[in-house]
Amino acid sequence: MMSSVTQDRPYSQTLTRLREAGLRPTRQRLALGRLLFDGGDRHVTAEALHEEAQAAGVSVSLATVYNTLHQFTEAQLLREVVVDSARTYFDTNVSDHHHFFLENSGSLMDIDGDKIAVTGLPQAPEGTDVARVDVIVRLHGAPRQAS
Amino acid sequence: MMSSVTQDRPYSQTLTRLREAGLRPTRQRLALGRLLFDGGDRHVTAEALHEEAQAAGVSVSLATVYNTLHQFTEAQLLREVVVDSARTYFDTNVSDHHHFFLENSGSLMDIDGDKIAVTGLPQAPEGTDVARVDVIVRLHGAPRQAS
DNA sequence: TCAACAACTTAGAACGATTCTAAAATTGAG
DNA sequence: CTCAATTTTAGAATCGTTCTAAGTTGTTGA
Ligand SMILES: [Mn+2]
Ligand SMILES: [Mn+2]
Ligand SMILES: [Zn+2]
Ligand SMILES: [Zn+2]
Repeated sequence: MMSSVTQDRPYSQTLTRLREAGLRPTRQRLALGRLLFDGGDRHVTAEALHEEAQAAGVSVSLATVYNTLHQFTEAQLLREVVVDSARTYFDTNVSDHHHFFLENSGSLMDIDGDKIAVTGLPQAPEGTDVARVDVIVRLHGAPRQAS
Repeated sequence: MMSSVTQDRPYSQTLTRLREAGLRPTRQRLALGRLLFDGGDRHVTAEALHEEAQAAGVSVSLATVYNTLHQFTEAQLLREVVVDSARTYFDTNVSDHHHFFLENSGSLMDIDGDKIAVTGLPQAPEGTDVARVDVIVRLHGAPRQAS
């Protein structure tokens, strides 16, 4: 059955992605790639990914985590999400989409790009191109409802 | 004529705003308030406002610029705009609106809140409130057009 | 008017995220 | 294997921002 290709070889998939991006499949990049891309879409900070790697027994420096996240971003395997001026989030979902941002916990949730429509946008100023439209829905924890 | 009230006394207006916010009208706050609120809407960084104050001959420390920007924000005289993880922008336009962000120059331009509509937003997750919806239109300088 | 106290300002240290440096380790070609 | 190019890394450096603690200023009420 075809599941052996789509599910059973995440390692090989990361290997392939790195090769296609022209990045040498080093131990560090393979490990970080697997943490990032095996399983569903993720939003991580460098610090969080570093801790996760440590916890998984992967020895990798914070500098390498930063280098790798930037290289993956250049290679379009990741994109950056700017929601908080204190930290940079990297997103494994590189398709067109938007975000809920829970300001309390600092967590991000995807909103499908084709669920949302932004209408009435004025024309971009003379001499500029629209590179991207970001919609960020900032959420606060709701007060506990009176039951 | 009534223009004497609405136009000729920006100093007094800032004075009044500070009083209403419960902030002592110190030399520094008055000067920064006038730089910020006299004239149209503005988007400033702490560093930029500090330089502007120096250039205007106002002696004020960077710490005070930061303190003042945060106090004005708490008092709803300003709001923060998150577009760049490297710096914090403060916005004198506190009405509901969105932004063009010119990534090349780091400059912001307002988009009226009632020009834009965001439709199809999924319901906020259980237990959360929508605090704000931000639309950021990221712009790049366009290639020089072939003439 | 002015003492007294709270509020405010400030220099400089501290902080935290990120980037840089330059030396050691690893990778892949041949 | 050998060797050059690439990658990793510890630790220093950077940069925006916040903190600390000491001096200054604004307000108030006798
Ligand atoms: Mn970056
Ligand atoms: Mn802040
Ligand atoms: Zn996302
Ligand atoms: Zn604005």
